[in-house]
Amino acid sequence: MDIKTKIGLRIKELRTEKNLTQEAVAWNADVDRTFMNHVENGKRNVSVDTLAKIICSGLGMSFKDFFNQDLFNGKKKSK
Amino acid sequence: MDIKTKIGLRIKELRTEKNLTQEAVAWNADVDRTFMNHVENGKRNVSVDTLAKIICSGLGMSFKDFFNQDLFNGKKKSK
DNA sequence: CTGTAGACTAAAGTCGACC
DNA sequence: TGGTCGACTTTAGTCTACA
Repeated sequence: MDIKTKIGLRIKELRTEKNLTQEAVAWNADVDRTFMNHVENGKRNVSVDTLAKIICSGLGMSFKDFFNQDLFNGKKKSK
Repeated sequence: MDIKTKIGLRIKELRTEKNLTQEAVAWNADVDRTFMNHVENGKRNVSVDTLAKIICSGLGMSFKDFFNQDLFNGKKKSK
């Protein structure tokens, strides 16, 4: 699976968990709403700078916690 | 500290640890040598796609392990 | 509220050269 | 080997608009 897709899934997971809209996260992260949408669907190759804004400012968490999930563990999938 | 700087430091740390040159990592990651240099010095806002190539193909490790370090733990650490 | 699309401009990423 | 400097092509990221 593509890294962009994984990041998108992770963002959506965390976002819905916090009951936030794409617009809200985009606003907090100070990025465009349409771009936020593209990133969440793995359609855009976001830069680390923008990703940091989305993760830290938008979702309120650290890079370490964001990537500390099985999704980013290497290759194989669950099990 | 800037996220780009942190990533650069982490890359240099892992690279020297494995006794690899910037050229070697750039070659394995299939990115330009000059760009590799810029990223390591936190001078360029690398995209996740390229960063994935550098981390996975270039350094041979996972995103999870790359970011699983105190540097990316959120707030400051001095002290 | 989400997903796409077109048009735009800032910057990512490549390449060759030099110190 | 590592760092910088143009010059160049591609794309990230913004904005308006519509389903």
